[in-house]
Amino acid sequence: MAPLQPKKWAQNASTRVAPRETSPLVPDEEGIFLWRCAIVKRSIAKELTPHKAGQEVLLSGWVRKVRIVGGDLAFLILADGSGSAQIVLDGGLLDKIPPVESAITVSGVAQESRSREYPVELLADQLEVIAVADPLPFPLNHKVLEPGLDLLDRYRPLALRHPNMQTTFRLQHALIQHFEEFFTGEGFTRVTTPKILSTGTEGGAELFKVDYFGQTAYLAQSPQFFKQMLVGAGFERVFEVGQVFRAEEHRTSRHLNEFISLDIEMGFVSDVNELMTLEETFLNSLLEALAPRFGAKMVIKGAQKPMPRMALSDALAVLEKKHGKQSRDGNIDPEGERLISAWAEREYGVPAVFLHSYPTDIRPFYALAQDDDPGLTHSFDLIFRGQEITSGGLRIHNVAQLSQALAKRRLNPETYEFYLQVFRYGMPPHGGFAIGAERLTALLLGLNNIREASILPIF
RNA sequence: GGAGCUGUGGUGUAGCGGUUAACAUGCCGGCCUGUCACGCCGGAGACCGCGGGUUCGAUUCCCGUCAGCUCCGCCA
Repeated sequence: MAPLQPKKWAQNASTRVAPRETSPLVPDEEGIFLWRCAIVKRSIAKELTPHKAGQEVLLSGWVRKVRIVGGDLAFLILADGSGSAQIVLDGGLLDKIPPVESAITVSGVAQESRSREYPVELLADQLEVIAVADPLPFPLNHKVLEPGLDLLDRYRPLALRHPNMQTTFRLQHALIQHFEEFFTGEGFTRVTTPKILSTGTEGGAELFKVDYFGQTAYLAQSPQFFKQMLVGAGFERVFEVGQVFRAEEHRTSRHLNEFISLDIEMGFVSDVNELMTLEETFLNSLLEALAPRFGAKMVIKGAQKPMPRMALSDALAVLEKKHGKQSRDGNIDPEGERLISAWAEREYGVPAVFLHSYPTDIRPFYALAQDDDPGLTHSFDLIFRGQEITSGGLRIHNVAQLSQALAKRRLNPETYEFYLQVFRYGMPPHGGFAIGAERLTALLLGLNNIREASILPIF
């Protein structure tokens, strides 16, 4: 496809129009912005409100549904990026109706409607077919998408036209936007760190190898080291929204090999509770922010009560006492996560629980050990609706201690030299956490498979 | 890396050792002037994933294979 030619674009400048004066700078009651830079003649489905009645309107979009109720009368539901509108067609226009999902432009006069769903409709006097759609591989205008995920993935761009899919990714957008705004408001600076790395980071086995001009490079499995470095670099508080890559062949309903990690890291924090409080505050503000637009679709609505915090060992004790469940390796397994989450909901009325004080040997080397019990760390996971959506904690900031931790795991300090550098120049106590964006999206909406919350799951 | 389950028109499902392989939806044709899961009538569309075996006979039972799904390990 040829790139847009600047010259041509400039030549067409006369056909471009200024933003409409009437367009608000704030979103409407559903949180959707009207498009300020839309071409002047075109309206969007969302704008078809009672004040448009009687006016000439032009809409463009996709034919979502056609209901022919008589030889000379049909209703057409037209969807565009803003929503959908009902178009009334009569006379010869019926013959011009293309297959569903074709792109069309219709114009006519807006009028009040007797429809239960659309207070205002467009009585069409012109219909232009822009692009005809092939027959669909599956029904797209049903309330729920019927095909299995593999087929939906194969036809992802088409499947994404379904309102449920649209909702998922508009919610995900709102979620990420809220993350950015919340932490910006807390004094965090947004950063973007490298994803192509010359050396493995935390472990090594689960990294994707890539060829970097003949050299072996790796895709970042987390921005962990970089965000710590940037905290020490003087930004003090940083966040990142970015993809991370895990080369694990775990094909489950809650794992992706490439996912969006919502990372934060902050300096001058020496109580892990501050991190948990920060996350809890964020999550509750997120639920508040999403409720007006997505409440109807969300499994959890509105802010939650305080989320209980308990040591991992206490959680394991509860599981053993209540469910006779024995931990094999001192860690909680997925079934245990579901059980402890349900337990928290029963006991505290909130489907979330912070588990902290994980043993040192099941956390990364940089996890800060507790003073009174070096076998435990100042770390935590957040279990939300039965799934681990966050991992976080305080990190070792003393360079000698960090070198020791590396040595203990038989990791080569030379490999970590660039990471260690900042620790020699006054590294403050610090910590942070990461939230899996797709997991959170899926859990909020009650989706069965995380792939439903990944917009283009190619693999 | 390990375990289990599934594979039937485009899609979603039913079914059975011998069936014209069923239903819904989608698609095509006809009818219908206020639908909103529109309705009514008619039609096309499946060698039942693939290969082998058992059997008089396999879509059905067995083995293999491929694909998909679910779970475990690991993680967010």
